[in-house]
Amino acid sequence: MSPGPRERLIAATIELVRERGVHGAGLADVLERSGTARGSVYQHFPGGKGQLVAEAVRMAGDHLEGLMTRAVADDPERPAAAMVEALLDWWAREIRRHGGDRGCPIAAAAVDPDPVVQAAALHVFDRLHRRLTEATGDAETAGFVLSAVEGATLRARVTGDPRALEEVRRQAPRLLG
Amino acid sequence: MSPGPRERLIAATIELVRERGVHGAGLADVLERSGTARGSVYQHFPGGKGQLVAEAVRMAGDHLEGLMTRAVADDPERPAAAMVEALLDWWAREIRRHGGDRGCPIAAAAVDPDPVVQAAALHVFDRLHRRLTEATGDAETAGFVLSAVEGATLRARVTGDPRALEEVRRQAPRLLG
DNA sequence: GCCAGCATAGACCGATCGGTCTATGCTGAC
DNA sequence: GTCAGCATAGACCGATCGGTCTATGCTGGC
Repeated sequence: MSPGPRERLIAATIELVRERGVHGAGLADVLERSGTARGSVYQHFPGGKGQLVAEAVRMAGDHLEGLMTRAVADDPERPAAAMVEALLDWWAREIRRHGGDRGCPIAAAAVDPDPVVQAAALHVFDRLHRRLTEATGDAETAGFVLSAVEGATLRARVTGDPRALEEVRRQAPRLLG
Repeated sequence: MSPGPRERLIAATIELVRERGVHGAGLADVLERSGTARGSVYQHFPGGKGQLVAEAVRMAGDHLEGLMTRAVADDPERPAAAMVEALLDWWAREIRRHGGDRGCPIAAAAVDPDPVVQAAALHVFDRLHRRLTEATGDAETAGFVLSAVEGATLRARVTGDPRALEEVRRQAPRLLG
């Protein structure tokens, strides 16, 4: 089964938001990259671009949460550290592969003025924070580490270098341990 | 002396980038809010909107660096902690005052595709990181804390609540101490 | 075989984008 | 007094924006 227009739209939107931000990702680009007709956008996302971006951001959040779930399944003895390392390793690989060409879609959404888009970013942050809190048992430490991970993705993107992510990966155990 | 067009343009650009992101801050909005003629943009910023935004981001970085400088002058015994607390207190006050209406302009710049704008974000991050490193003597800890501060501004913006900033303020001493 | 429903292709809309241009002040140096 | 230089006001440009529309296939259920 090749993916339908809905899936292709979301995948292309995630890519373009990561590359150019929410405002910078025009519908024309999304349509071209996804190979989708304009009408299909409003078929699946009646709310237009805002809803499309919001669902793309939530889907990107699902991916990050999936990384955490798999990590804790592989290493149930130290769930919090495993989750954080999984996130940071994935981001570091992205930066090594694509340099500064792609950033975090959640950060891009958080900076956008559209309330629907910002709500999606808030939703993802909340889910990641809840997951980390379950593992640490300490919401405040979980929040601190989540902030550090998110900030590191920003800094790694503008430097085109995974160093900021590696810093957090080495320092986080001092808090989680 | 009332500020000239250059200063008004930069001030309005900082505000609008914080509210709407780089792409979302249109020149028409900037001109209206600054009370400036269109031609003055290209008089002072021949590179157009990209250069204007880049200089606005650098100016916002100057402000953050100024907070750090004053903080360490007031409390020279613990320079690193004083700097970090000054940044976080300023951000928390912004969120308490304006809720989620205004974010960090450096984060907005970091998410933009324009290389000139991204370079300005990189420049500010580097300066803040250098300042913190001088105070801690440890570039890696400085980087971690800077990432946490930046990530917390993102999370505080989408929640409209300074809690994420307060978390970092309480937890950072565990690394800086 | 028919038809409802989705996919596609693309024209079209008003609005807005960043950028360039001209015209008219105003002001300070000389 | 003159004039260079910046500020202002606003028309104007082509390009692009998100959104709506029509027309034409294609396909799966009945």
